[in-house]
Amino acid sequence: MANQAVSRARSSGTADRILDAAENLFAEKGYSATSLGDVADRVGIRSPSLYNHFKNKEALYEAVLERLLAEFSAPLLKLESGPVTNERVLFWLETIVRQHHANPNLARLLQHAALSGGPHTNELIDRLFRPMFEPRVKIDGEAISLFENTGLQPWAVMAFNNLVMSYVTMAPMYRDLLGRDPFSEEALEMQLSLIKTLLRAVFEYKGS
Amino acid sequence: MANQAVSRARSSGTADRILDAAENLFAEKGYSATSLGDVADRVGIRSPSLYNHFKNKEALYEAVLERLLAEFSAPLLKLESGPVTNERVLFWLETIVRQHHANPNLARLLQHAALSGGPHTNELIDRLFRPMFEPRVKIDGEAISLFENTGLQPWAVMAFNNLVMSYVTMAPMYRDLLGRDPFSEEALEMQLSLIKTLLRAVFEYKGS
DNA sequence: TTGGGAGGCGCGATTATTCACACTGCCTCC
DNA sequence: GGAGGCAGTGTGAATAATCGCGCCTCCCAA
Repeated sequence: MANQAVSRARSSGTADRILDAAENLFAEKGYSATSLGDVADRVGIRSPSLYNHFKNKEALYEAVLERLLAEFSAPLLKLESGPVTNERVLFWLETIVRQHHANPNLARLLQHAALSGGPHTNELIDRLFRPMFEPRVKIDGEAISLFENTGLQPWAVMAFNNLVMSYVTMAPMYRDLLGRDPFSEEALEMQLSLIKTLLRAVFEYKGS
Repeated sequence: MANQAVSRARSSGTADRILDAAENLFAEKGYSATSLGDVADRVGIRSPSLYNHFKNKEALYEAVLERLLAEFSAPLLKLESGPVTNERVLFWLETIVRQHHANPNLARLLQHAALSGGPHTNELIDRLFRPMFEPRVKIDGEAISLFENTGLQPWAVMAFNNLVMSYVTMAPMYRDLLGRDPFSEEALEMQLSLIKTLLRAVFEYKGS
């Protein structure tokens, strides 16, 4: 599977280069199947040198997660900062789709975690998804959960997250079958168009 | 992640018990992270004894795939045996959803393959999905691809496969968040209802 | 009696991790 | 300004655990 590797232009410090390599490898192979030797090879150093920057394999994994979580938490915070209208949910969804296209590694890591577990899986899930389902205190003091007043059921929220993330985790598989690159610009627009159509269908779906 | 393990009532021969254990482990951890020691432990034998039944790890993996492919190929063959109308596609989709609920292992294995590769990945993809996209020769000799005359674009076919399979691969993650068992009977009905609604939306979507 | 299927033993490779050591740049003190 | 210390970063070697897998032995049922 030729999964695209994300190449960041971040600061060129060794620690960051290790994080980049580890992120791509963890996302591709999962936690336990990723060897520190592989990570070190990609950085161009020997594996004991990794220990100058991270306490151990698990700490490296944590650091990778932390960086990704920070990157991907922004859009939801932005959505939460205002009224949750249909249009703003639509905009939020589009932002997320673009974000996962730009860096598929969070989706891949999360999929590995959902399948096999691994360190800090529960924490990862909580920090990513709890805010979407948890009742929050609004300005008027009334506790509501996000999306509730758009008519979206938690089921649908889940389904759309799956749709967005599985595009990233499964699409490479369809490369040959579809005859085009799932990470191309046209493919992105196609997916956005399809997802928006579906979302509008769900806005009118009152469940069960 | 407490992924449900499929327990089959198949013939109680050692080879079958090995296949059952291996299927669950490969589905959970993926090919390389699954150790033959784990498989043997579940069967209740020592790992060298596995070699009395399978040539090596890869052959065991092949056998697991083969059994799953046989199990999951049936519905599509049935759909192909008649005219591809909207109603029959709907029925086919429902069958597939129920099938993945009953045994989530194929979806999980496929997801691992899509993420990390592994032996025979291309063959696996081909045998599962090629029939859906490949032009076939119909009775009147005209070459059409399945679904073409329902207005479904390959994109949508892909999206729905993702939706069905990612429910199985990701749902365990939502167990706490949703507050109910994603593999319960009610959850299955809920997912079917949502998916059918979406499919009807797609039937009217002509894509851009 | 025979042979399929189980276990014991162990080789060679890989893994995460530790350790002793070398080099580099920088600060400080004589 | 040179000497010395020190923190940071790299290396190769070594260790203990685990892995896939081959070899050989033993047992039990047909």
